[in-house]
Amino acid sequence: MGGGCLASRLAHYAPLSERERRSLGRLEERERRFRKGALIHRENDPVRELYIVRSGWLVSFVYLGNGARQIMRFHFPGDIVGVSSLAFGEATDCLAAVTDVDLCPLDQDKLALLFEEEPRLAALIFTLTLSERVSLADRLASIGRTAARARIASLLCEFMARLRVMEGADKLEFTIPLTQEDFGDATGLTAVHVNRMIRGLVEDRLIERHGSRVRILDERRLAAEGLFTDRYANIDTSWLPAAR
Amino acid sequence: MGGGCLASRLAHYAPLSERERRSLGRLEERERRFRKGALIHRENDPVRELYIVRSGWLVSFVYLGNGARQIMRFHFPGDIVGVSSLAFGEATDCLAAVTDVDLCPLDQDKLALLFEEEPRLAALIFTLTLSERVSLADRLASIGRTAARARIASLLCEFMARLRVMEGADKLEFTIPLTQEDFGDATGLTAVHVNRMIRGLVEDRLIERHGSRVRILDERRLAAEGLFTDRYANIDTSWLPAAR
DNA sequence: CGACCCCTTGATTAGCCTCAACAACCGTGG
DNA sequence: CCACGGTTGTTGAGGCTAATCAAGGGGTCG
Repeated sequence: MGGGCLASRLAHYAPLSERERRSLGRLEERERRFRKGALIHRENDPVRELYIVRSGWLVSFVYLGNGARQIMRFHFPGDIVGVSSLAFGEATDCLAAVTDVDLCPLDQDKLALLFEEEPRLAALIFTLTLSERVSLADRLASIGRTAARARIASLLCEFMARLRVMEGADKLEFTIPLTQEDFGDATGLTAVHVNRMIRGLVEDRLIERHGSRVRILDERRLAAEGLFTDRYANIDTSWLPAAR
Repeated sequence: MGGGCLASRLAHYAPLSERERRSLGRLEERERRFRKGALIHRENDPVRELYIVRSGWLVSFVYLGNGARQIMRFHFPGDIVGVSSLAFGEATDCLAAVTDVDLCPLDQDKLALLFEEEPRLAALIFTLTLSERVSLADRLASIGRTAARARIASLLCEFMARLRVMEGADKLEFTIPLTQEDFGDATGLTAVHVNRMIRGLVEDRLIERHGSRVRILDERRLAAEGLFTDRYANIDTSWLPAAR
């Protein structure tokens, strides 16, 4: 995904003009690499840049005053991370590398420039963060109002739906580089209970698992159990202003 | 709050130019009133407009396949609602009036125009929706990783913090026009358990309650128990592009 | 080889849900 | 003005889901 993985992500949703591609390309000039497990920033760290994910998995999370951890979101290639820090000038959550990752740092100033010079791209990025908010809302509903097994099913479905946007629609098997504790911190469960739920899904032949390799056997049933609605396949770009 | 309650909300965060105020004023020309309990739109309804809340309380929520309801957010005067529908062309949640409300409908096209002509305002609105995403994330952590009593405490703190932005910082007593079932649907609890928790808070003299009138007796302790961090007092606008 | 992390499984506990009944309140119509 | 039904709040008893506690196994890395 060289030469603009943000561009290729955005192009999934709306055709881009040559000029827009060039503008986006300029955002991704630098590149930074982090090792698996690296902590990129902590909550409340001052932050003056965003990152575009080029490769690898990231996770953002908070530690609560009671010592517990809540994972907000996993970030995949093509995602923009650290956006919410814009609103506060400091990180609202911790950001860590789940695997080795390549990131393109992107100054907040450059985003401001994009708002001035490329309103259509700004609106598109705005739309993208809206769809992330919706999926956060879906997770809220999942955690707030569904049982443990459904939460796991739903999380698996989300991974699949999101990875497909960048990697192709026929994907049924993928590597999830997470511990069961990570699953728990994302779904509001303990690692022990996550383990039992996953084994249940395997036993009922909804999924197969070999180490961190997961294959979906019955996608329909998995989505039904997780009460999952796919928010990633399409987003609406018809409202966007015209390209410049 | 006549003549632009969006303008007065935004002015809380950043000074606005005359030109910007006029632009915003044009967004709020019309006004629509809904009765308490009215359903403004359902999930999946096609939606071509946003609303700026002028007065009253709104609630957005989803019904899950298992019959349960999850409340995503309560909306107060100065809020912009229905924004996430932008990303999908249809409503991602149901929107209902908790009290009688006045709304200013706002065509999506007009927002597109704002992106083209007032990049600074667009960026400011963008920032505002980011801060909403952060508070959604806070609620996720609250529901995912804290006990029932903490969730209620945190929700009360959030109401107070948000109402203060528009109504003044010294406010300690306010009317919450919600049923205990609403509290439950927002926090992932049953109405019965909400009742017990609220009574616990009253008994421990953290709050006082007479009908729907609530007074905070020990704000510090309430925030501590709810693991609440105030995201509403300030947002960072230093990254915004210059005014036109 | 040992240390550590992660997964797995069992036994017990506890927090919250469910069910049920009743009281208080509210708006409505007689 | 009161009677009424419906909604909301309150309280108790019992049950179930998921947490906690605990112990062992497998894999990996130094």
